[in-house]
Amino acid sequence: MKRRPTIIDVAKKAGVSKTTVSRVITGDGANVREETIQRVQTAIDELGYTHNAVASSLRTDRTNLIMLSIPDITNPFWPAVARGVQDRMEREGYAVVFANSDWDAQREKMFLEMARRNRFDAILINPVRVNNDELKAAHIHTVLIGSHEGFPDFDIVGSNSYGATQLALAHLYDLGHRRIGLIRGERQSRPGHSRLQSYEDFLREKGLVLDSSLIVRVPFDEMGGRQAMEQLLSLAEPPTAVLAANDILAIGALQAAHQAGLTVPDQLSIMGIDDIFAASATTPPLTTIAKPQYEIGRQAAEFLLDRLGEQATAVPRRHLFNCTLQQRGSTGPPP
Amino acid sequence: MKRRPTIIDVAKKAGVSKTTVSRVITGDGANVREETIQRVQTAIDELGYTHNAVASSLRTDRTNLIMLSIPDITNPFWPAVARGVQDRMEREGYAVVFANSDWDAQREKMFLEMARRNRFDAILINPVRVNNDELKAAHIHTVLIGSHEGFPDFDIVGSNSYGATQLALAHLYDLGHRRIGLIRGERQSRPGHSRLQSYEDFLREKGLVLDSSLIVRVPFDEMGGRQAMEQLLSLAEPPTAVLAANDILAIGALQAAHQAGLTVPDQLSIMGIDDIFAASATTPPLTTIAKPQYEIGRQAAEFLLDRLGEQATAVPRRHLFNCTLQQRGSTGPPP
DNA sequence: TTGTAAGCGTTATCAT
DNA sequence: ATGATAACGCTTACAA
Repeated sequence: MKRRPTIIDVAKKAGVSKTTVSRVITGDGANVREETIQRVQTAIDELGYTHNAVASSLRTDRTNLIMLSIPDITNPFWPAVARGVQDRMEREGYAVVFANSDWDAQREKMFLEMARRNRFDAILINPVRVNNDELKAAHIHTVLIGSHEGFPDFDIVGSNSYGATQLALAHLYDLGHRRIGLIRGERQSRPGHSRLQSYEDFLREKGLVLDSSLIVRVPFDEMGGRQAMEQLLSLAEPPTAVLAANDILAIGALQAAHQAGLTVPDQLSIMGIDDIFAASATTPPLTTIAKPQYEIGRQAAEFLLDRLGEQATAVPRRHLFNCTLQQRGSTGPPP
Repeated sequence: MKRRPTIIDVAKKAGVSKTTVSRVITGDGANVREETIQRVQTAIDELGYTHNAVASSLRTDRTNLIMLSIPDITNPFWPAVARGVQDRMEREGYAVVFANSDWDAQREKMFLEMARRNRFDAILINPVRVNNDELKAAHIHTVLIGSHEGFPDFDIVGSNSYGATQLALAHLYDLGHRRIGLIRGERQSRPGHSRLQSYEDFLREKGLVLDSSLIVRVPFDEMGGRQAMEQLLSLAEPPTAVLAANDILAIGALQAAHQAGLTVPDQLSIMGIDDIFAASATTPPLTTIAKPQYEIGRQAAEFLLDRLGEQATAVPRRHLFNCTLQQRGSTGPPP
């Protein structure tokens, strides 16, 4: 019989009521004599008592648990965002755990269900397949990160994907490129769309022809980037520059270009979007569009804290960070 | 007043007792008439009832939550392991969440504390700083992944780091290399040690001189790998081959070699350990020592399930997978 | 400043 | 096959 000690055991040992013990534990020490606090504290130590957060949650209806749901934990973009989230939330006493759906819609749903049943206080999510109504039906505080189309009912923090794409294309255009390839990710449907839209708008505005063979859609990983590049290079008339929807894809594309014996940027320019850490570490270092990852995370946490506090019913807000050109070595004039 | 419906509400609506509702919910339908199940089910649907896992956990002392605690979520090695863990644990009804400590000892501790207070059923951990006694004091089912020194009280799943290093060095030695550099990670103290030990033993056995300037210790990321390589190349007499403690470091080293204008493997051989996905995607593709990542995860889950079941008190076991040489394009004879 | 007692929403025990 | 009732360990009015 080695039951875990409870506040009752502590109370007995300290010769007080469990109410007092509870007061000490919750840091509600305002109304407890200093000496009593000490007595309780030593009782806690001697018994090796651990606060049972489950019981506490049942009573308070708060768990202080936040879920960060993302599709691809291997993309360094997310850990960078997570740091911003964690630094802010942990300061307020929340713990942030990751749920990695691995681009699997069913797993995403499962995690959502889990967060709801276990009464997580909130979730931050970059959605794979889940939509506005499903999130609403979950009845859990939610802030979206990244995606910003089709979610009218939620706070959203992200970056201006449309603007980022314009920025990238303008850079390549200014260098003299007129035949620009686009590598899109297969999964992340929403921002992908806004990038495609931006691409088409840009070409139209500049009076360039829209050649659909220059647009390739591949899985959202390095391998996808390689495949896409190979496909583009096999074209009768390959592009002189390629914009990838994120840095991971761009790095894959860069590798494929190397393997094909091309010199970057002399024979081919390649750009990414995100400015993940690895972008500065490729050869040549990758020109990309920088997104303020840490800041995105911090702002998302800020929105969440509002929801968890007074502003629970405020109208949905959105904060889209502007992106900036990070010019490095992978872009130059066309050959 | 929009309280969440409870089983009591469901019971009322269905005209049964809450006990019966509970029976239906827990799938303990054995002793409930089919027709009753239906009535309860429709009541649940109509009310939009959600099971309160917190209340359930308080009663049953089980949460069905597992924590996977790792130091560096950006290393693709871990997501691969996680897949093995998840596939197995989810089948048994457990949900697995990630805790990313970012190499931060304090954060690791915080997550551990969280798992304990919230009565997570178990944790799988690749420890950063936490030691055997601290884990034991947490009184929570624990299986270690990766590290296997100094944890006598726990089940451990990992790979034979010592053997992996021997395998790698033998490969380089057989190719003719006699001056072999070693890039170690700064943080992960334990396996790093066994690699160093293995390195020293190998040199001794082969009668090679141990030149400490050939051993470099750097942060466990691509940037670290680059720095290490630069340092090794700046030596008066640089190595003809370099073994990195993992693929991330090796990839960084490869990039630095490229940047220095060296051709791999003609002028310099580079090897990694792990065989993460990206290893096959570099130029040239990386020769490395393959660890069965998914299998490691699966075996860890297997151990855990034993602990959660009958075998709770079994003597600590360890399963070290053997590693295999994955010969690709980054190694060749010395110039 | 401290204590009493009533929940929080389940599940487990024991009847029926 | 179903129900009444007592926990589970904590927080929080309300009382003293």
